[in-house]
Amino acid sequence: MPNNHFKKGELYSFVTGKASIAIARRLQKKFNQAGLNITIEQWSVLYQLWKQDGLSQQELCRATFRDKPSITRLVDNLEKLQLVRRMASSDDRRINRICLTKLAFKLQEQTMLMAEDTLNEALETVPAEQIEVCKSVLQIVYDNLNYENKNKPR
Amino acid sequence: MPNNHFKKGELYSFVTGKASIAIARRLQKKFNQAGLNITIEQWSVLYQLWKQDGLSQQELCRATFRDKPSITRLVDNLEKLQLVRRMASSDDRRINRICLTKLAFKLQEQTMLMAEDTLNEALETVPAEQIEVCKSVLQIVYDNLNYENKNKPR
DNA sequence: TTTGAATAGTTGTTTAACTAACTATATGCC
DNA sequence: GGCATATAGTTAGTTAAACAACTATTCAAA
Repeated sequence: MPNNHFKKGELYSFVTGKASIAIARRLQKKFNQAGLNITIEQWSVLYQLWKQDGLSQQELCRATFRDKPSITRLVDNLEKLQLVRRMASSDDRRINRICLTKLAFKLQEQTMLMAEDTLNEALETVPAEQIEVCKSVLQIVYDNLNYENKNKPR
Repeated sequence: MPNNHFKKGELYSFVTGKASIAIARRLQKKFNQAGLNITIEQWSVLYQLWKQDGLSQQELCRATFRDKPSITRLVDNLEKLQLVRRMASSDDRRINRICLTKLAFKLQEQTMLMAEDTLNEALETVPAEQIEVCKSVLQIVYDNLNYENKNKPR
């Protein structure tokens, strides 16, 4: 049963996600100022590959909450920038393993610091326990709405 | 002074705003299923005009956190759909007042119900006080990062 | 072994975001 | 009045997201 505690006037900022837009824009600005020629979306793919190199495109879909065409184009653009390479898998020839280049590994430390700075700026003055509450609420929202899409991450 | 309580592994979901993406996708799906031929972005502009009709494009920029070109195109597309009309202001001929059509007023009740349903689905099982904390944290994040842009909403 | 379904990935099309460069109108100062 | 500056909006170009339709490979069952 819905818990109807939401008022119309408050809908907007939740739907638009203005806070995450602000974070993304600030981080993008830091990239630009540092002369880094990558987008936030490209960075979000690299971020997953830094955690684990050689993911398939399908695995990148799940990890980044994007659909297959989006990942195809992002990998296209990352390949153009010489940051990743598609390596055909020998076990299963349908699969491309996406592998980081040396250039991409060099980006990791620099951009991670920028991302951490951005989050620290965003969360200055916010008590740690409130951040925990916020994180768990956002996770629940995501889980509540995405359950049906789990196996076809569109 | 930054309060360094953020760990690398947690960066991603904040930056991407996956929760608001999930909300937007669910709401878009409801629009599609109801045969409504509008996008979430278009709806977010209509939402502001339902609150106050006749806003200028500049005011829509501030209200929806978008830049001027984005609003130009959204208004273009809303005009094509016969949902708004640009009315040249007589006081200041630089300004377009964006006015809702009868068709747009008809959409209001239906889509607002869908938006409320979506939020209720998203926030089922979340206690009201946690929602309040989350809202305030997201507002602080936005304010922390957008202060410098207040007068040029890019 | 062949057929049909599922999976991995690509392509085409529309809508939108961001930047930069642009036009037109208004305002303020000399 | 004339000129610089600010403001409102548009246009052009690149990147990305969502959806539908497509190809190629794998796998399972008759």
